[in-house]
Amino acid sequence: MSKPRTPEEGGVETRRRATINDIARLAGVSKKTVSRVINASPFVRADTREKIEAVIAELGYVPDPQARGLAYGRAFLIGLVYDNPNPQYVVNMQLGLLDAMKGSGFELVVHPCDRASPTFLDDLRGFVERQRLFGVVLTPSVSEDERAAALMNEIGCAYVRVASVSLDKAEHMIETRDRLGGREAAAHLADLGHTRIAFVSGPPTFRSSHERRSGFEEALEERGLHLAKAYAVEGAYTYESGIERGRELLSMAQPPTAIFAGNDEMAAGVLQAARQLGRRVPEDVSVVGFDDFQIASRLWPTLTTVRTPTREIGRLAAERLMGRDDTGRDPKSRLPSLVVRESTAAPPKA
Amino acid sequence: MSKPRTPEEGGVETRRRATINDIARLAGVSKKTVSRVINASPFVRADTREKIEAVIAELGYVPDPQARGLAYGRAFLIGLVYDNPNPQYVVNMQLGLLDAMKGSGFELVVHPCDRASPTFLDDLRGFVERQRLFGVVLTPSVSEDERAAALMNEIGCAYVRVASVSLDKAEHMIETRDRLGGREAAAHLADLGHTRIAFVSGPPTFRSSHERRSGFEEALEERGLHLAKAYAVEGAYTYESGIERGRELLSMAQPPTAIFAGNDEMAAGVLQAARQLGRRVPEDVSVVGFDDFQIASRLWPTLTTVRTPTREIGRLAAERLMGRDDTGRDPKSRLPSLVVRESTAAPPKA
DNA sequence: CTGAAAGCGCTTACAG
DNA sequence: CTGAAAGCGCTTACAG
Repeated sequence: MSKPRTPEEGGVETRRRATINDIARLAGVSKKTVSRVINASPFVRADTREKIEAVIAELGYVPDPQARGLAYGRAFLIGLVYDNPNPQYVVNMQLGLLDAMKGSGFELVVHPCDRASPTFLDDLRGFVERQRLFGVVLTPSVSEDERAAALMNEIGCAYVRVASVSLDKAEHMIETRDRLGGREAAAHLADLGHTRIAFVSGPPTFRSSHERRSGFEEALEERGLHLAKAYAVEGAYTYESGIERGRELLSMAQPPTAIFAGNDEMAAGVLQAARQLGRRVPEDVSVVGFDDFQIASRLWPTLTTVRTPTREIGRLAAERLMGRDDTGRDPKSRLPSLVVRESTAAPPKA
Repeated sequence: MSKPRTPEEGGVETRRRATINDIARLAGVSKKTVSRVINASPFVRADTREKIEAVIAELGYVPDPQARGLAYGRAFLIGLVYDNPNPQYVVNMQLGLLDAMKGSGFELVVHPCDRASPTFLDDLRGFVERQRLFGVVLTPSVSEDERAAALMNEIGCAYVRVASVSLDKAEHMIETRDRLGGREAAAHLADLGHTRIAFVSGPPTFRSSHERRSGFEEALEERGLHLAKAYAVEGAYTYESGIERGRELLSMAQPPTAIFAGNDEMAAGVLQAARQLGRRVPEDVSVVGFDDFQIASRLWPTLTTVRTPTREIGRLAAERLMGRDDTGRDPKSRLPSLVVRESTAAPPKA
């Protein structure tokens, strides 16, 4: 353990960190006025403000978040609550949140959790209350848990829910609109000429499973196509379930010529199943995924998939929490979009 | 934004959170004595302690980390500083740190960074100083940057460096001993009967590149084998570099019958190169990776690789920082170990 | 638009 | 072993 060095033994850089009192004294004002400047209060005369800002810049003063938090009754910390098992999702979300928090004085604390745990809600409450978090970002599938949202309301903690569809007041929601991604997948496969099209859904406990499917089905119908009952099967968003369902679909008497998997993991499983059954992708069967995580471009063939802009979504979520305006941003950047790679082609000639 | 509810409008659960003063009053002692109990000071009579602990338990009192931090001069936050681009590594490390921090009152704040950025050191200093972090965990490759360690020493912040080999005083080091993993890979390939064995290293700027290689080479030599100059090539720990180097190695007049890639990403690239050149794995060529990240079991064939116990390493790092004893734990659990899957077999009959 | 007072909930010396 | 005082660096009412 590194022993903090005392001023006496210190190196060159031992000058005590400036406090609000130093700034007030040097600027010839009260600390309350300095506080107003820090907190961007409009009730400060322009010249007073400038003088104070000059001193702040000169001393490189940064208010102590610890002290600020204590007086303010709330820490300058934003919590990320997640249970998504995909590391790529988690890291992208963190990066997006940090993008927005950069230079804001806020810091990001992380809280992985398990909704199935009996202590799930108590742990969450402890996390938020103990640190008096400024706010939390809930991501799927925790974001879809009404108990978690109710808890945030009960303890008066600001929160934003990231989910595929609206589940709460607009101010609490960032919608990823997975339905649109499902539509894009359908359009792509229909355009290629497929008619025998299958869908492997995620588990029914995830909203995204439904959204991705209904967007897909809806867009097929609009093109005069139909998702046959036998071709709509239920997976679990896992690689293994992709193998299983893929094997079943491809072993049918009349197998589909295209399979839309609810996420990349399952798509990877479907590719594996095709390989095991000696089917070529995309010559015999086309495969589309959802997410565009790293695996998509590592697979063979590389995977056509629907990209979800997770980092951008994270940025929006943090801005919302910090009360920053998040309008005026290109709304397209936060929508799912199709990435065409090698795993899709026209259906085989019958 | 959720408006914090005031006591007046509150629900059932609005009782004010207990403070140290409440505990002191109810236990009939001074708050200083309560403070001693909170901080596990030995200078409290057993019966006094018990009485106080009873009151604490009854009110569900949790000391405010914010206030504690302000008085203590240091926040109860541990920072994770990383630049490893692999999400699986980052998430596993976070989980390990949190395993150890659970129930400790500490919280984890994350700081991704870029060593090549001109503001790298200033950003890091800002991160640590602004929040007065209790301590930080540095992971590769930041952990190998002497400037970062020097900065921590200068500002008196406790730190632990996770690296493949010792680079600092023992108290600051958690060694992952990648060299041993290299040895295991060599032993496995030698046992299978390979003699024409190649190695694709990571970039020379990573210590792990050297450690993995020298362990590998050393164990080969011990078995009377030799890593030929032409078979030792330099990659960049990326999928693309794995494809390139794999293609080159397999296009040689006398290609190797086994390739040890410095990490799973590059191994995935080597598999891809083999496929492109029409070589079967493992019939024509065996491939071994390093890390055992998720991709290893998703590849086809599934990848024989060296598992690194990242989560366990994270746990150790956090315990070290919090001043907890980390001996008495099975030391084997923190060592790299070989996982044999489908990508390795005996060399083809000449 | 600005300030003096009180307080946020703890801990660190300093006494005893 | 225990406590009264002072202070950590800010902000919230409350005045003016």
